[in-house]
Amino acid sequence: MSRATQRSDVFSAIAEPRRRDIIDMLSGGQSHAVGEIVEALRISQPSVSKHLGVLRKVGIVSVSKQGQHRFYRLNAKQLKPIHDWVTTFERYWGHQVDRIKQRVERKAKTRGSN
Amino acid sequence: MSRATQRSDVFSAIAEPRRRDIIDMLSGGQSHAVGEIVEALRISQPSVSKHLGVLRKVGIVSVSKQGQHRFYRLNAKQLKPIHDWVTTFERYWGHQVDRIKQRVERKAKTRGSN
DNA sequence: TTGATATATTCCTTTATAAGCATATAATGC
DNA sequence: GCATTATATGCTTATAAAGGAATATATCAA
Repeated sequence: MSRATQRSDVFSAIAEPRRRDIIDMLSGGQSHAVGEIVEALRISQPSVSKHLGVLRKVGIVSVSKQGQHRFYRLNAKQLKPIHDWVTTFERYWGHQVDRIKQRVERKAKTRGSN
Repeated sequence: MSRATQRSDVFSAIAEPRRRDIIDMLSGGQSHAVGEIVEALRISQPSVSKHLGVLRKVGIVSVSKQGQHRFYRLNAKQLKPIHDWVTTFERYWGHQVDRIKQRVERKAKTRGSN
C-alpha cells in the first residue's frame, strides 16, 4: 500500500489469505479460542495471534476472555463495505435470483445423494 | 502478505485504494486511455501505469492499443471471486434476497448453536 | 508458591510494495 | 530522419508486513 495509507482498512485486512481462512472458520457464528484456530489451520500460535490482532483492529473480530482462553467471534458487519463495493459490479456477471435458485437446487441434490 | 504468496491474486490487487479508484472510473464499461485516468485521478503517470499493470496481471483490466494510446477496460468478471466470498456473510447484515440462501446454509451446516 | 497452559508481544530478518524521478519504447506528424 | 506525445519500465528509497523464535503475561491447578 501507499506510504500515506493507514493499514487499518478492511480491504487490506482481508487481502491476506490466512486471515480469510480465519474469517471463514468463524463464519458459522460460533466463537473459537485461539488454540482451536491454531490447530485447525495449522498456523503457528504467534502468527494466529497477530492475524487476529489485525482483524480485531479493523473490527472484523471481537474477543471475549473466558479463563485463560480468548474466544474470537466474527463481526461480519464490518465486511459490508467490501460487499457494497463489489456489488456495484454484479451486473457484469449477471446476478439474478435465478442464480440463487440454482444454487439451492444444487445443494438440495447434493444433500439428497449423500 | 506472506512470503510464499504470489501477488497475483485479486484480493491483494483491490486492497490498494488508488486501484479501486481506477476500477471505479472504469466501472461504467467504457474504456479509458491512461492519460485520462492520470488527469481524472491526479495520480502521476508512472504510478497509474504501474497500478494498471497490477490490475492487468490479475485480469481485472484489459488493454487495447489504438495509435499511441492504450485503452483500458474493466474486466469485472474477475471481481466475482471477491463477491462470492463476501456474499457468504450477507446474512449478517440482512440481505433481502438472501432468505433462501440462509435456509440452505442452516440446513447444510451441522454446526451447533454457537 | 510452583508449575503448566493459553495467548500476546517483542525482536529480528526477509520480502513486498508504493512513490518519485529518470529513461526507454512506441507511434505520430513534420 | 527528428521532434513530440503517450505509455511503460528501471532504479532508488521508504515503509509495511509477515514469519520465526524467544519471551512476557495471565490464568488455572495443585
